[in-house]
Amino acid sequence: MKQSSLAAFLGSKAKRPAVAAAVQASAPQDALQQKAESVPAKPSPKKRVRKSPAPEPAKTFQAEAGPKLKRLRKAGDTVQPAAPEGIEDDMAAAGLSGSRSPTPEAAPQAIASISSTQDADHTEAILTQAEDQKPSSGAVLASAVGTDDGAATTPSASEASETDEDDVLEIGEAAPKPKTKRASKGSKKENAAPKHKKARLKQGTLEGGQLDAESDGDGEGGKKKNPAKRPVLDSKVVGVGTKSLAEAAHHNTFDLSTLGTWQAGKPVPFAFLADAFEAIAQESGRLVITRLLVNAFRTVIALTPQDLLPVVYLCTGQIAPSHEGIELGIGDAILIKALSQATGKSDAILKQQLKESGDLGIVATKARSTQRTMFKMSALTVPFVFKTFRDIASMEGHKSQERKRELISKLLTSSKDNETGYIMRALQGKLRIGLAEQTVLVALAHAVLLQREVGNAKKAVDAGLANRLEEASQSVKQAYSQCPSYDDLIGTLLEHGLENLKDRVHFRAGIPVKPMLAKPTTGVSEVLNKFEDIEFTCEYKYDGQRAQVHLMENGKVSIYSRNAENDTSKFPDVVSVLPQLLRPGVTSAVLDCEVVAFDRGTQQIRPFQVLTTRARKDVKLEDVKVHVLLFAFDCLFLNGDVLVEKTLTERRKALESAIEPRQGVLQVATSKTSRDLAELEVFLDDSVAAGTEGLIVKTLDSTYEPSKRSSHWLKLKKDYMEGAGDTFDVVVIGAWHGEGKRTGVFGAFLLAIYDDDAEEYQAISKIGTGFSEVLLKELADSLREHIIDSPRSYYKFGKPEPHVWFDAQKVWEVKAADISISPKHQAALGLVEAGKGISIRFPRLVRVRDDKTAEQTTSPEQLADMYRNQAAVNHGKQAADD
DNA sequence: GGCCATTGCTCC
DNA sequence: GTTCGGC
DNA sequence: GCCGAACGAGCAATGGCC
Repeated sequence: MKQSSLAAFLGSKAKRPAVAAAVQASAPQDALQQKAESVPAKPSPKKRVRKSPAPEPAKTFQAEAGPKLKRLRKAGDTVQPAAPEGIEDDMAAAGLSGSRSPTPEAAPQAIASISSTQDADHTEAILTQAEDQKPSSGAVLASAVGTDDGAATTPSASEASETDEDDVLEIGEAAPKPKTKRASKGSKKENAAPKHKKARLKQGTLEGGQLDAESDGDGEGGKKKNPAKRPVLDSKVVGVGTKSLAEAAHHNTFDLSTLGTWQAGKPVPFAFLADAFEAIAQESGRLVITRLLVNAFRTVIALTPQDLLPVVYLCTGQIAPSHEGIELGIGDAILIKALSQATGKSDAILKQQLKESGDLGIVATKARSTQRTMFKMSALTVPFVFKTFRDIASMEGHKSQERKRELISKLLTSSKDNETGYIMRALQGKLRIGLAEQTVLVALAHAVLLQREVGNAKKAVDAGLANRLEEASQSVKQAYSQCPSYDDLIGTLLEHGLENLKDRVHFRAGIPVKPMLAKPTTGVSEVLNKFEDIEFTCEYKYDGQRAQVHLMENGKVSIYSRNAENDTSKFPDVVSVLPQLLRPGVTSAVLDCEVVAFDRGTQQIRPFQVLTTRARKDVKLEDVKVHVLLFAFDCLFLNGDVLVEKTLTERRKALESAIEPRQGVLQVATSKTSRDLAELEVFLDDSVAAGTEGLIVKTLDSTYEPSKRSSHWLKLKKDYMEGAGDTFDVVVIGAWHGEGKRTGVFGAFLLAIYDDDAEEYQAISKIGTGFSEVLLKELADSLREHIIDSPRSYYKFGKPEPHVWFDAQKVWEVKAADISISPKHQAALGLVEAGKGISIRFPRLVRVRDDKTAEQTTSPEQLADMYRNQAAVNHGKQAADD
């Protein structure tokens, strides 16, 4: 039987005793479950005792491990499924025993019931897997927390149980916080958890080489376990730092025999992926996370390369390239219903648990762990899970929600241990384990390079390796930026490796490029600082939506949104007119544009809010009501030539040569090249007066860097500047419980203004950004005393309603980019438009104002005046009045 | 057919 | 879209 | 500086329900 220790994910050669997987799904949740069900929603002031059940943002499902885990880890000296004594009982208690090791006789039915799509091979694999190959999540724990002498480095049993039994849990504290550093606070309990964390990190160092160990040049974790000497790092390698070099040294510790938990050619067990996620969730350093993922990818490449694509998709929370428009079409509401169907627990209870735990994954894990399964289920495989996701995405029409729910429910009942939570999170499209696209691309590059160069063998790491790894990352990132499709990228990587990747996966007309983005800056002086000796130019930042227009040689036109969604059918007007605006001899082009709403009568740009009222799908030319004007500002492709690696100066020339601008239809963005501070400030004011959001400042010699929020483009908006932009004084009247890293504190607040005449508080906006973690914690505490059971009769608000209502007391100053007419919020109701209130765009907290009373907020009249003075509105209005 | 909740998309 | 925080 | 993960308003489309 294979050692299935996932310590190997970390590159450690040490074989680690694995703890039975049931550990994590069974025992700990029982405790948690109890708590969850006996505890009302937090932060209720009355419930000082036991107010916050499962507060730490559990990035991993391991966080729930309680005292039993400790015990089991001690006992778990053998590799499962030969479960050590004691575990069986726990599993039985959790209703999981039946699902652990399906017997060959019992399983086929279950498999058949799951899917008719899995072939015989898969079925067989499922069975063997389930019997003896299931890597255990416990092993992950062992790898990250426990050790041979685990007792010394893991939280003591007493500590753990103390946490468990403590009646006065502070918000956010029962479980060790996996990732972010906890808000500093001095309570006794608060101290316990960091200790745990520290211990874990320390162990991590021993395991696989933690960052600090690497950077100091010698703390190499492998000291004991990994005697392989780090290569000399002083060689002259271009473009890579010591960290990368040190990191490269880890790659010869990859051990397929430890990681490969299934037979070559068989489908990748979903459990393998879940365990990899679990391992990643416990880390916060990017290098370590990347290495974990690299090792997982290498294993897949070595054993079942055809599953690499679904593995990668599941890692990114995607199910298809965005331009293909394939979407799951499910959200929390359907997921909760599916979970309810799968577990028999009521929606209400599950919703309540979501409020408390802040994570549907945890809710699902918990719900499953106490569930008794009727059948022995076959183990899930990655291709099966992925195919089910695609099936869900393909459903539409009558009863489609019910059918989706059915599939999800089946997935959930087929999942076990840590799989459940990750299925749930994958369906939500956010794994929240500190892993996203950029990291996946790097890991992919490394994995392919290493498998090609070294294969499964261990090889001394030469000094050039770090360099080649870095080059590989760049090349893969570039390829993906220019052709954002994992289908293309991975197909090519598997077939040809990294060689000539640039020539195989590259820009193609008809496939959207990741758009180049700009960074926020706080003022003209910051711009001048950043671009001290560099030539730059400024363009108006129009308030519309990004559009990448592809004009192809065959005459076809495609339009993509900023997120690479295909928006072609939304803009039939653009599709029909644009080919006429190409200069003679132009056969193909890709233009980067901003689309704004445009009033043809008055020849004026209209506000963003007008643009959003356009129909979205299958629009017919004759049905277009809101006309648009395109401001082109870049040209990425012209007559068969890819221009992204040309300078902006050259691309602008190409743009000019490509199109024949037409007033009110297609124009080139207004720009100015100057480095005079005063002149720039005037240009900025002009831009605002013209109804735009401000300026985009660009260096002239820079290439087009897709998807990077590059410092070659800077965003200059009035509302970024200190003392400029609209601010409002508002009072807090409600709040919502936070999710994820905001579990245990409020995640968002409902703000209101006071109407003196009506003597009422009118909701103006929700707010959820601008808060430090410390402040959120303080607010959770300080607002508690203002909680009221139900909203005052003199509160006017829309839906959805907050989880918690407050007595109007606390006044905050908030900033916003714009004021909008709101169908939802009640502020200044009817003052600017009958039956409608006012809200604000991009609200964020500036500061708490202890010097103001609840009745000293911005007034409805002030708000209405501000709206009427708003440049964009005024601009349109003036025009309309002509 | 109208109303509602949900979802995904735009601002990124 | 804005912002915070870890590395 | 990069990356990820919290959170905003508000629109149209979708599907369920009456």
